[in-house]
Amino acid sequence: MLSARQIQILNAIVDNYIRHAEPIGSRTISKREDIGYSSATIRNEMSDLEELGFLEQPHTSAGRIPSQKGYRYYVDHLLKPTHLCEDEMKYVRRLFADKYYAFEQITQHTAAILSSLTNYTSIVLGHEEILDTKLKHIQIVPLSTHSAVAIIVTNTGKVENKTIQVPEGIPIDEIERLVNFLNTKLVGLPLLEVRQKIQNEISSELQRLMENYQSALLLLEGAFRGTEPEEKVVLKGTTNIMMQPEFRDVDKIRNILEFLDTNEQLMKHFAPTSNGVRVKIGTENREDVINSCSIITATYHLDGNPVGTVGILGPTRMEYGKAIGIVDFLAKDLTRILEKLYSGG
Amino acid sequence: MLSARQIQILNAIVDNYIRHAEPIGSRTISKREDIGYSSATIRNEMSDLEELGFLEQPHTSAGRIPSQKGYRYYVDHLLKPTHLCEDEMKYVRRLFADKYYAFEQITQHTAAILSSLTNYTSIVLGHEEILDTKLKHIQIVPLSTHSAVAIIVTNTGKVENKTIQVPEGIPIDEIERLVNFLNTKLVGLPLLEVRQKIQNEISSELQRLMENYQSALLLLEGAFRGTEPEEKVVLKGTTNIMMQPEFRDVDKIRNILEFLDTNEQLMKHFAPTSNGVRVKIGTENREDVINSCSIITATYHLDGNPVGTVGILGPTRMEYGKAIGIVDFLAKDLTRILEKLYSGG
DNA sequence: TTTTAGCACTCAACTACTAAGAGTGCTAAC
DNA sequence: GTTAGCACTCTTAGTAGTTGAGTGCTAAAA
Repeated sequence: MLSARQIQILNAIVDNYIRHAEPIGSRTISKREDIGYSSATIRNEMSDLEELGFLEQPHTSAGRIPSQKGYRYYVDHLLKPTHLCEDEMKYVRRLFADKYYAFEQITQHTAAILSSLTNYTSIVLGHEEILDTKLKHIQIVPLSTHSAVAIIVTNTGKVENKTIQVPEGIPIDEIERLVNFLNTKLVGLPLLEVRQKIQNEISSELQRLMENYQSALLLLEGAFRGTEPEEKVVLKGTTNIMMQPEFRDVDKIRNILEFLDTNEQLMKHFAPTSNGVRVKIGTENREDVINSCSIITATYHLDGNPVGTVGILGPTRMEYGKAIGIVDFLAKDLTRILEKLYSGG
Repeated sequence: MLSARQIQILNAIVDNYIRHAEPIGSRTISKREDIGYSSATIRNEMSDLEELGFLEQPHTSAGRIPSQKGYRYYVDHLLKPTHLCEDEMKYVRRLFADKYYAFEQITQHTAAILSSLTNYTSIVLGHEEILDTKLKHIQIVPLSTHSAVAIIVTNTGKVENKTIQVPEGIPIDEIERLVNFLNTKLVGLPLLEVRQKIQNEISSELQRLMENYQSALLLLEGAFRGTEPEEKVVLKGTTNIMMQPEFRDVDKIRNILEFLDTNEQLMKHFAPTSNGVRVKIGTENREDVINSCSIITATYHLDGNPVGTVGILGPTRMEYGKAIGIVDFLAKDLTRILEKLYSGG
């Protein structure tokens, strides 16, 4: 539907605006060596492109800037994703080489890399899909007569710990017996199942095993409460947004940072859904505070199942080509690392 | 050295400026009902106070604002620390009542309370003084043939965990034996000593106990590396600073937020030193980025020993009275809670 | 039919100037 | 010692005028 020339011009405008953050006039475009038309011709095409909704004008005597639809077209049809250069690849690989990290450290590192390579705010979600997380070990360590730490280790290397209150009438050696019993019964099961078993089977078996099984059950409930699949959010480079000329406004920045602080909000935008890289531009994010931002996400996997999301948040005027390349690469690399560390483990 | 009237005027100016963030003129002061002098008299006194270095003038035809020396005098001599009102006390107490939290959660909560009560940025340092942290339990859980999770629990309820690489040639049941051996030998000792013992005694005993004790030692070193007393920094309300009229500048804000992101920097300013509340105003902080900020800190304790610091960072134009009251209260309350939970434990 | 040169028009951004207002410092009178 | 009065300073807000980038339209050229 767009003519070849229109596409060429749209591409030039988006490119230019992404680089310089300023409206582009017809003369600027006509002067580019890859375009052999006069400013008047460009002007006509620009007028058409605006009518079609791909461009907009801040005011009459200004140049044009891409509209959201313009960015969308650019991302869908014109973009050539940039691959990481040698140095960048090395930089990423070096950070993960030779070392065995816990899941959380990996996400931390990934977020740091992502924001330093892109200069946008990076977000990594450790969405530990409970179906694939199996109990590896459980431990209850008494601290004093009335408090203890419950520790739950999963096959993904995640360690959950919780300080819990010890109900009256459970002596310390009873706890040890309880823990041994649990480890023989529950290790290897998915966490979801573990919680169910405690409610049913374990409950009755416990009755035979221990005197005050009521209290013991209370203890266990405390230990597992709040271990429901909690998604850890890692944010890095939040100050990067302030470098963008379109965010030189304190209130805009405050709104965005406050938005980033409320994890629940972020979840929605970063839920792992489909494969590949997703790009959400402006109001596609359905959130007023970030309607002049774009979000690029990709899902990473373990044993073929989605585990979490990596992504970046930047202005709609984003270097999409480079950003998509980097997010894609990191999601894949993260999958590779997880497979290596935890697959089948 | 300052006359009663000068003190009265200085007090009025600092008070006023803290409230309204605008230079105060002689007429404004003379109109206050507690001051019975004409603007001309005030003017003379203000001129003297400026000469003495307590006030400064943004420009000739503006009013006066307190200088750093002025704030210092105000804090040292004029201030009446505000006590928390009933509602605030209840708010704090309710959050900590009836629940047993792990050390980290407590610091998180404290920071949240601090920033919401003061509307400044709050910082809580979990300075776990190693001398008082004793090993409560150690556990190594194998994840796969070549990776494992090492878990160290201390008497303060802190759980450190680390994913480590398992050297070649250590079968799983050997690890179990190793852990049991360590628990009998090391539990109850201060962490510092634990690390020394592994280097010396344990090393030789291990030699008798296990075949490839070399590898086992490697494993242990991996587990304890990086468990050196690491101070966790909890920050809340970082966006509060943007509400202050003197920080409506994106670059200033970026600098401050970047400063807050580098934990190492913060440590210096929050090292627990003396007792009581400390107030550092402007350049007293010896750090360019925050030379228009003040920091108020107080140290909290366990068994009489300093454990960490709570504090806030705000503009030099800070509500010192209220802020000092709140920081003081929270440091004391935190001490109270820690004693209750972990003392002697 | 497509492209381009030319021209009138628009509008933000910058500059220069003015007026208003808040506040000071000094002097002289109380 | 205190205060009224006044000239002076300096910021802020507002108003014109100017500039320049950019457009839209028309008519001529290709």
